[in-house]
Amino acid sequence: MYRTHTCGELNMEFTGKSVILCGWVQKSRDLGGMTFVDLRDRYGLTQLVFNMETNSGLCEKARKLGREFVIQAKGKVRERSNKNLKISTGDIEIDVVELNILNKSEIPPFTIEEDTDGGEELRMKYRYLDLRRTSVKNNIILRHRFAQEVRKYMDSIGFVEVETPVLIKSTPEGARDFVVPSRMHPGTFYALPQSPQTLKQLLMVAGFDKYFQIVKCFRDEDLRADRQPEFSQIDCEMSFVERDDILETFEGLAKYLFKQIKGIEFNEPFLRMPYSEAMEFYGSDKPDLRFGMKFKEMTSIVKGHDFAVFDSSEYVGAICALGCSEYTRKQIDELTEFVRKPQIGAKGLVYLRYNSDGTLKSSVDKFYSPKELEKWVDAVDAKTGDLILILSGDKKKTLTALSELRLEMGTRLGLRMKDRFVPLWVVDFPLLEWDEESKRFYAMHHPFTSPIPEDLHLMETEPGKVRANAYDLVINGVEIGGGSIRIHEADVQKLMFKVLGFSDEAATEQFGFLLNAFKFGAPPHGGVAFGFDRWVAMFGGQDSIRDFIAFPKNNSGRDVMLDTPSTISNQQLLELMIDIKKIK
RNA sequence: GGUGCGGUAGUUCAGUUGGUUAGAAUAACGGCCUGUCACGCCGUGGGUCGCGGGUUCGAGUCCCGUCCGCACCGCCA
Repeated sequence: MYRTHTCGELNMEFTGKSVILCGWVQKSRDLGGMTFVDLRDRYGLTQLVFNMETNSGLCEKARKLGREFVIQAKGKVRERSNKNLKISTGDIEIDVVELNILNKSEIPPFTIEEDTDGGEELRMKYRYLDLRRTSVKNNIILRHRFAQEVRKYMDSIGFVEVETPVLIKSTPEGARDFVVPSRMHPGTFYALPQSPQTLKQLLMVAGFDKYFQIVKCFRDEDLRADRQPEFSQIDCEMSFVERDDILETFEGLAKYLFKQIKGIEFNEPFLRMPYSEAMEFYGSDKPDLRFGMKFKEMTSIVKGHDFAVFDSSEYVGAICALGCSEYTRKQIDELTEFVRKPQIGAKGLVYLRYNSDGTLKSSVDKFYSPKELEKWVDAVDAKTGDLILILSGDKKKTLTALSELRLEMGTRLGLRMKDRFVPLWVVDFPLLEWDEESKRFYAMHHPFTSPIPEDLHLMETEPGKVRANAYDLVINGVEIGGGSIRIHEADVQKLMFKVLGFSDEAATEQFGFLLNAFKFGAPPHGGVAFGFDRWVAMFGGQDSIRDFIAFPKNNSGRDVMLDTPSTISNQQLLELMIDIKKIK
């Protein structure tokens, strides 16, 4: 028997007991007469003691242990004379009588401690060592627990988990596909699923009226801290449901997860907000509602006072930063610089201080009398001590910039607490999005999203105005998931393809399998997919999903540990009939 | 495809206006030490300053190119 206990479970109750522990040497402290060794495994840390007086041979052996050696220690649990309150096993130690080195270790390239000295790249290259660190290990365990709870809840409400294939068909809409060449059919390719969208709809046709799956998805697009080329979704679909059935079902899941994993109970239903409102008042389809700072449109109030910047603007919008009237020149300059960054793209920032003595001071005093400025104060409902920040210009761009400024102010004012969660359903998304470059409409969600019935009549006349029966779950400004009621009637689907500029032939070529299936009694259905990695990362209190994935890719899509993507042999290329030189 | 920041000891970083032998901390190694838990003290070794080119009497430092990393924009139905 290798071990009787783990390094995390022993306490005062075990004193006097003989135990065998296995693990890695975290650190040893050689005091001359005695040596302490911290032994680590997945469960915790236990101190081993070796004493020169009682067993000099064994103590000499312990002195020679290096970091990360794998050892087995037999000994007796005893109470420490000096206790360590920082660890759960800090009351006891093991008086070792036998020590076996199971494997040596080279000196690790970075210290395997909570505050590691290792940089990102090094940690990724030696990810198996990084995973020994408590924080990363706990993230992976959190992910496991999260998955278990999802399965438990979904099973309890009658959902069936079905695995869908990973080698499927490439589709032109949406993200770029990862493709896999077929050896048996040279010149043809499988694609990895961007999501099992069409397959889960086929499962609805098949009669699996409540389906879910925790599933890997693949998108060949550039990465971000919260975006990996392969990631996991909690993919769900239901039949015989309307939008509210879906929202209620998955609000149930969300509440269950909040309770089980974060210990937070939501007694009220989640907020719901139409897309149009989210854009108008927060400049984003995923507003962070942990704080207010709603936009106030100022266009009509500020125009006509010879201030050319505002007079020539399509839209002028303001936010009110509570208690910021004391912001220094330097702080306001920083904000101006912030909104002028190319990623944000505002030309400048107008401010109005509502000083605590009731006076007003703005950057445009030249153009506006105090009386005029008071109208601004009233418009945004500012109180003394507040700071009003105003951006102007093209409407769409200004709303986006104002959204960034709002988030920045929220961060500066400490209003975006990691331990507070405000979930929100954003509903009534537009069905279509006009693309200037290709001069055509694209489905904002995907081409199987159904329009809201009362907007159906606009499909051919004003497609841009049609709202989709689609919804996103947003928590703290992060898009956690989204879905829609799907089209299940052949004529609506035909209309959709027509608006998207798909010929009948192209539609059949790309989606024939689905359209065909819909001929055989497709039930009304809809669903949702949640970003599993993002949700776990949010519960883990972090923005980056990388430390919640055991073996993630780096910024440029490489796995630096496996050193891939990499070339393949000529033999493999030959079998696949791929000539790399031809293309360039 | 673009923007910003970065690349110096095993690791994390400092390195002034271009100027003597490139430093600190930590890790490693050796010695001392019987209650440590960031143990302490003494000592030792450790450098392709990412790579290539240029300017200069002289380049870690300035210029050009390039590679790599991180964050972001585009992109991500």
